[in-house]
Amino acid sequence: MKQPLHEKIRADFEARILAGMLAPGDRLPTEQELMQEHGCSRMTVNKALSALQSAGLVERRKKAGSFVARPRFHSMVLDIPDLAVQLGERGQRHSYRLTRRQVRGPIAGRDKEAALANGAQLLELDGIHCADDRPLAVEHRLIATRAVPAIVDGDFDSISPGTWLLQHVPWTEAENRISAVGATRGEAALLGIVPGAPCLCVERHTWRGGDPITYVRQVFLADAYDMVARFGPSGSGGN
Amino acid sequence: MKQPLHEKIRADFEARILAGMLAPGDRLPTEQELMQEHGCSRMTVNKALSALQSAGLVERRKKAGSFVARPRFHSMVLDIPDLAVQLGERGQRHSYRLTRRQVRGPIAGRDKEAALANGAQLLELDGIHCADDRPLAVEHRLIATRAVPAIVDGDFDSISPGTWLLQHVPWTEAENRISAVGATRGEAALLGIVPGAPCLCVERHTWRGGDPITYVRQVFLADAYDMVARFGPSGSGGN
DNA sequence: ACCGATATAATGTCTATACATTAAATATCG
DNA sequence: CGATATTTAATGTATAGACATTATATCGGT
Repeated sequence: MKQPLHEKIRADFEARILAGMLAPGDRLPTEQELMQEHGCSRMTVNKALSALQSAGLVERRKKAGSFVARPRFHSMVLDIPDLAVQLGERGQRHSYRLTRRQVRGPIAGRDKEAALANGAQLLELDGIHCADDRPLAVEHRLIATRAVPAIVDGDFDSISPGTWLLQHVPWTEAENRISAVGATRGEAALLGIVPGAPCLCVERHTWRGGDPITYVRQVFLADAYDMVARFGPSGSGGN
Repeated sequence: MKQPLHEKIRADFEARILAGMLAPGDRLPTEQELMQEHGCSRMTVNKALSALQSAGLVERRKKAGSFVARPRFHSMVLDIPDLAVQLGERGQRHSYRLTRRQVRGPIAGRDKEAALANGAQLLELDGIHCADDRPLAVEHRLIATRAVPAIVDGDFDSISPGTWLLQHVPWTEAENRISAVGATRGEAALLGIVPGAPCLCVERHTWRGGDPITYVRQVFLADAYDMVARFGPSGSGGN
C-alpha cells in the first residue's frame, strides 16, 4: 500500500458510486463501522468522507448518516485557455495583428460600456488572430483603464492583449457567452469568407474582485476552431 | 464567530489570494506560525491549508512550505443542463417531438458508430425541441443499447431522450464539442430558417465507467439559445 | 569545487480523545 | 391523539501528540 488510507477509502467509495454499485440515496456505513472495518481511527474515515462530500459525491447529515448524493446538475470543466498557448499545443504558430487602437470614453447609451469603464476611459483594441499566418479569428476588445492603468502603454502590435492580460491581470470572475453568428461584412473580409457565413462567437466579460476588467468578442472561422470540453472523474486532489 | 476556525483561516487566505494581496509564488506562513497566530492546533491549520491546496489556490511542498499557486489554466464551470429544466427556469414550456426512431447496427465505415455500439445495436432517435411551441433545436441521437437495454422500451414521443437518460443513466465522462455550422436543408426546414443560416452545434459523447452511452448532435436556432458559462470564486464546500 | 552523507525543517499521515451540534427517535404530558 | 420535551445516534470540530516522508541545507572529504 503506497497510498494513504484515507485516500484508499475515498477512492473505493468514489469508484463504487461512479460504477453505479451505490445508487443515489443509498446509505453508506457510519464512521464507527468504517473505522472498525479498516482498523483505523475516526479522523481517518472522517477525512475520506469529508473529501467525498466536498467533491459532491456524498451528502452527510447529522444523526442520519452519509448518503450517496443525487447527482446535482452535471457541470463540466471547460478550459478556455489563451489562444496562443492552445495553438502552440497543436504545433501551430500564433500571431496577432492589431487593426485598431484608441482610448475613448464609453459610447452614450451603451450601458455595458459605461459599466465597464466605471467612470474612467476605455482602451479599445481590435485585431486579428492567425494560426500559421491563416486568419483564425477577429477580436474586438474593450479594457477598463481604471482596472489596468498600465495597459495604455502596452505594445500590442504583435502580442495579443489577451495573453498580456492573462499574465498581468488574472481575473477572478468571468462570464462567457457562446453563440453562432453570421459574419459581418468587415469580419468576412478579414477572415476571407463570405458575409453571413456561420462563425462561432465567444463573448467574455471578466472581473477581478468585482471590478470589471475587460470585454472581448471573438469571432472564429468555423471549421478552424471548435471548443472542446471534456469531463471525467475528478482527478483526486492528491498529495 | 459562527464559522469554524479552519474555515475562517481558509476563507481569509482565499480572499487575500483572489484580491491579489498575495501573488503567485508568495510564501505563506508555516503551519507552526499559523497555529501560534490563531492559537490553535496544527491539525486545524492543516485542514485549512489542505482545503486551499485541493482548491488549487496554494501549492505545498515539504520542507519548503506553502506557496500561492500560479494560476493553472483558468478553467471554468460550464453548466450543460437538461434543456427542459433550463427552459423551465426561464418560464418557457419545453416540448419534444420525435421524428425518427429505429434500432440498427452501426453503419459500415463509421468507426465512431461502431465504437458506440460496442458490438450491439444502436437506437437512433431524431427529434425536435421546442420552447413554447416554437422550434428551438433539432437533435440527432444514437444510444448504445448495450449500455442501456431499457431504452428500447422508452416512450419518447413527447419526453426528450436526454431527460430520460439523465434520470436513468447519469454519465461519468463526457466530451462536448461546440461549433458553428450552417443549417442543412433538412434542419432549416424543421427550424423554419433558410439553409446555410448560422446555428450553434453541440456534439456530445458520454460514457459511464468507460462504456459509451450516447452520442448526440443538437443544432440550435441562433439567437434563441446561447451557452453561458460563469466562473467565480469557488463556493466553499461548506458544512 | 565537487560529490556524498547527514541533519533539518517543513508537510503528510494517523491516533486517541473530547466536546459541540444537530436531527431523528422516543418519551412524556395535557 | 397531539404537541412538547428529552434522549440519542450520528456527524462537526478541535486538541496534543507521534512518526513518516521528503526536499532542502549543511558539513566533510577528496
